[in-house]
Amino acid sequence: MTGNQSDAVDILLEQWHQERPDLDVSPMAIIGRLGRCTALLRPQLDATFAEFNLSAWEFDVLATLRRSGKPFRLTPTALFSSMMITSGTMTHRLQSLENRALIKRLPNPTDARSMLVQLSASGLKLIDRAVAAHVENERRILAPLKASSQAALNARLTELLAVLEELNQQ
Amino acid sequence: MTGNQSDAVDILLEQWHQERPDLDVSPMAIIGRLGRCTALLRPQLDATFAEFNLSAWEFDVLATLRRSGKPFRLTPTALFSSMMITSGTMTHRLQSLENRALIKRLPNPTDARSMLVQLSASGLKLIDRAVAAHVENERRILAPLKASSQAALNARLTELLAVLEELNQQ
DNA sequence: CGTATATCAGATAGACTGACATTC
DNA sequence: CGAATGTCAGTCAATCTGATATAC
Repeated sequence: MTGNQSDAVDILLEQWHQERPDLDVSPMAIIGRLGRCTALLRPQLDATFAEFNLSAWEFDVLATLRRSGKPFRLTPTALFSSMMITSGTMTHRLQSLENRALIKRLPNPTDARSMLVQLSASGLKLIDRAVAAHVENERRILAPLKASSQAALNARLTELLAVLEELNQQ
Repeated sequence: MTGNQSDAVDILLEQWHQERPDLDVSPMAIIGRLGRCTALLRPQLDATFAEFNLSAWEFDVLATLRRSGKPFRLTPTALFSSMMITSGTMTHRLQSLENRALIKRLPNPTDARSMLVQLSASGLKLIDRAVAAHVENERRILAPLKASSQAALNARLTELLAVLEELNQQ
């Protein structure tokens, strides 16, 4: 019979229950599993990025430009604001991507303080292939879950995300 | 009416749908929300750790020793193996915790190659307080979700975790 | 002898801070 | 003038790698 084994988080909960019976550690189940899922997911996703010589953050920048639509241009401020990093970090990222000729930096005609970051032709080609592989990879990872399980998981994560967005903007 | 707003991931899905109608990007919903939940969760958890002058990895090491039970002792190898980090990284972590007198390093009587890392009295006191605050913090974060939602989320994350554990050990 | 344990020095990748010039 | 934009130099915390000594 499968599906009844305890996982790493069950063991952790049991240990805490033994050691600190005064605490109700049940919230650790959700948050512990969330963290562990993310940790196990990372190398699975990175492997696909690596096939395109991309790291996760490189993929993120290129994908953000790509999904913004033609002409695949955003300001550095728009980019770093949507990614929870500082402007200095974004400058560093853009230098690296520009050195690889995946993006170009253009002057912003409507604001001389500002720049426009744009996907280069090769950057566009690369991210279009990488995104297709990435979403296929995600599909492969989730495939063992039944469609109904996936739908339920997505619905519950949507609820949790709403709670967390609320918490983090207050 | 609340609960029908689209979140950041819905917008991302919609952008991809516009730009790449050839791709079925639905797997991005689950994996995107998972990543975003984890990202928003981090500062919420770190804030509580910081109240005890701990970072997340410091909390992890101390909590792992604590929940292993009396006498709160593990070898460095046991510690780094359970945490997906290298031995050199663990050496560095332990030095830092030893400098703060939160742990001690004892010779291992049954194996002279080995060491035993043990919580100090002050380390034990600290982690016992920090764990209580941490689990309370987790409870606060999840509180807006109904008990039935939490149970469903936990059940689905358990399924996903099993899939990911399977993938990562093959 | 070959393997396991822990440590160390050095390198690395990624991020942040604070100062700055420029422009609005 | 005060605020916003992007860049830069310098720093930092955390990690890994590879070499090493010791003991199994």
